[in-house]
Amino acid sequence: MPEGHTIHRYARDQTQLLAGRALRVSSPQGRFADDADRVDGATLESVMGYGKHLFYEWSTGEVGHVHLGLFGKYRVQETDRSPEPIGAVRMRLQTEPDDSRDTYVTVDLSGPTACSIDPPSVRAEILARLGPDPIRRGSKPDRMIARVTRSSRGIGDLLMDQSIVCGVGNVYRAEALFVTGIHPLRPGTDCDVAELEALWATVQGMLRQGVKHGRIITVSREDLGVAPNVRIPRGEATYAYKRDRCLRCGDEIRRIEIANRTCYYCPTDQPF
DNA sequence: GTAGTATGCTAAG
DNA sequence: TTAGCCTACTACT
Repeated sequence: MPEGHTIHRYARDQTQLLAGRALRVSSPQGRFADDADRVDGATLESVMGYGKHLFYEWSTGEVGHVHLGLFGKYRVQETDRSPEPIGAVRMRLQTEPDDSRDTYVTVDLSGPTACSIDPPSVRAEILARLGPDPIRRGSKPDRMIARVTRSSRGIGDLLMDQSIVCGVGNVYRAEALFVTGIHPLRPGTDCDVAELEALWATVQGMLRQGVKHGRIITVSREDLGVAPNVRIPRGEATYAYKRDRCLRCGDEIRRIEIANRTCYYCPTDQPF
């Protein structure tokens, strides 16, 4: 699940559900217990997404940091009673019933790579090493383009580098390069500015659509041949990613390992 | 039951 | 460059 769109979606939803309220913070699984104690009962001011990182601002002045890694997931429940944790819940955020609601809102986090309560300086350090996040309002491609055009590394490698542009993962890498018609092994120095501007706009559009839909859909309904009100099936929502054949031209999709992950591309639509 | 897979990243060698 | 880590879900036996 988690590329940048997932993180921003969580930030939006959890701000809506939890911000401005005093929360019970705990760690049913135990590994977050000491940190949880420090903010238990504090008010959550806001939840902010940046790239693949989530930051929780607490009224204590401390900042919660969550990175989902490959496996991290949230489960949100609204229930009459406090629910039993399902699976290995590292962090639980829970409202108390009050005048405006008579139910518990419970947000359970399992499987994250990072989950901690830190001074604000830790967030500053993390943000300092991230490239621009196309989902965020006012973000600009300048820094990304400058880095890419100076690098001999392949664009498929550069796109996964969170210090160059953040929030892009393996699915959006494949899909954005497909839509812009760029071969993933093309060196950054061989990409021109107009192409990279188009790539930025594509990535930005895809990620923002992802936030809106709550899932990755990069294909147009026309290309897929699906009516407007029909749900796009799982495995059908991409042009090249995890496909055997290119949705556009039918050519065989190639798979190569780039930056530790399988990169999918169409040799016909993405010439070197 | 068991194996295999996954949209990530870091630290060790 | 590789191993390791974090967990849930699916497709098989």
